[in-house]
Amino acid sequence: MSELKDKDKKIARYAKALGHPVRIYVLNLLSEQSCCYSGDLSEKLPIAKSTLSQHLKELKDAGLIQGEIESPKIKYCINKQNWSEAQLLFKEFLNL
Amino acid sequence: MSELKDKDKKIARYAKALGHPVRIYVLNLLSEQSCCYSGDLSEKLPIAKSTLSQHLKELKDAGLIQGEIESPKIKYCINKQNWSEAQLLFKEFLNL
DNA sequence: ATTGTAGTTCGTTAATTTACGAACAAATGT
DNA sequence: ACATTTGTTCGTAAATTAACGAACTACAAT
Repeated sequence: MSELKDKDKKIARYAKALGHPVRIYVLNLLSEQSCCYSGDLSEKLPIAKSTLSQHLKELKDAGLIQGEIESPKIKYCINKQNWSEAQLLFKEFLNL
Repeated sequence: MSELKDKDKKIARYAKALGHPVRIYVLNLLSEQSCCYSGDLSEKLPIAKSTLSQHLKELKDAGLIQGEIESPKIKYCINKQNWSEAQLLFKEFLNL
C-alpha cells in the first residue's frame, strides 16, 4: 500500500490542466507568440468568453500561464518556470 | 471562429487520461516492466479494486493500455502504437 | 458440484467540469 | 458624469469523474 508519489501527483495535475482542447489551443498559441489577450482568443474560439475565462483560470491555477494587467486588457503569457517543470516532468514520464 | 484542430483534441484526450495520479502510477509501472496484473496494482495502491478497475478502463478507453486475458487474471500492457502516438504528440506540443 | 480467485459491473453518492448568459468591475475615452 | 471596452464573476444546468461496497461473471481447482 505505498502512497502515491508527489511527482505522480504533479504530473497528473499538469496533465489534467492540459485535458481540454481549448487549453491545448491556448498553450500552443502561447508557445508560438509568447503572449496574447483574452480577446484574441475569444475571436478565434467558438466558445463564450465566460467559458474561455474559466479555461484561462484553470491554466493559471495549474501554474501554466500568468496574467499581467495592461488596462483595459490582460496580457497572458506562459509561466516559464512552471512550464519548464512540466516539460521536464513529461519528458521524463514519456521517456523522451 | 476557427474550429479546434483534431490534433488539439487528440492531445487533450491523452492528457485527460493522464490527469490522475493513479493512472500516472500505472503507466509509470508499465513503462518499467511492460506488463502487470490488476492484482499487482491493487496490492500497492490505497484504493478499492473497483476504483482501480475504473481507472484501468479509462486508460483502455483512451487507448493507452490494453488487456489480455490470462485466466483467471488479466495482463495489462502498454498499447505501444497509441503510446508512441501520444509520445510524439506531447513531444511536439512541449517543444521537446 | 462447490469453492476459490481475479477482476468487472452495478448502484449510489459527492464532487468537479463544462458551458452559457447576465451581471458586474476596472479603467479609458468622451 | 457617462459610455465603452475588456474581461471576470455569478448563477445555473447538464454531464462527467471519482470513490466505495456489493453483486456478479468467468475460469480453475478440488
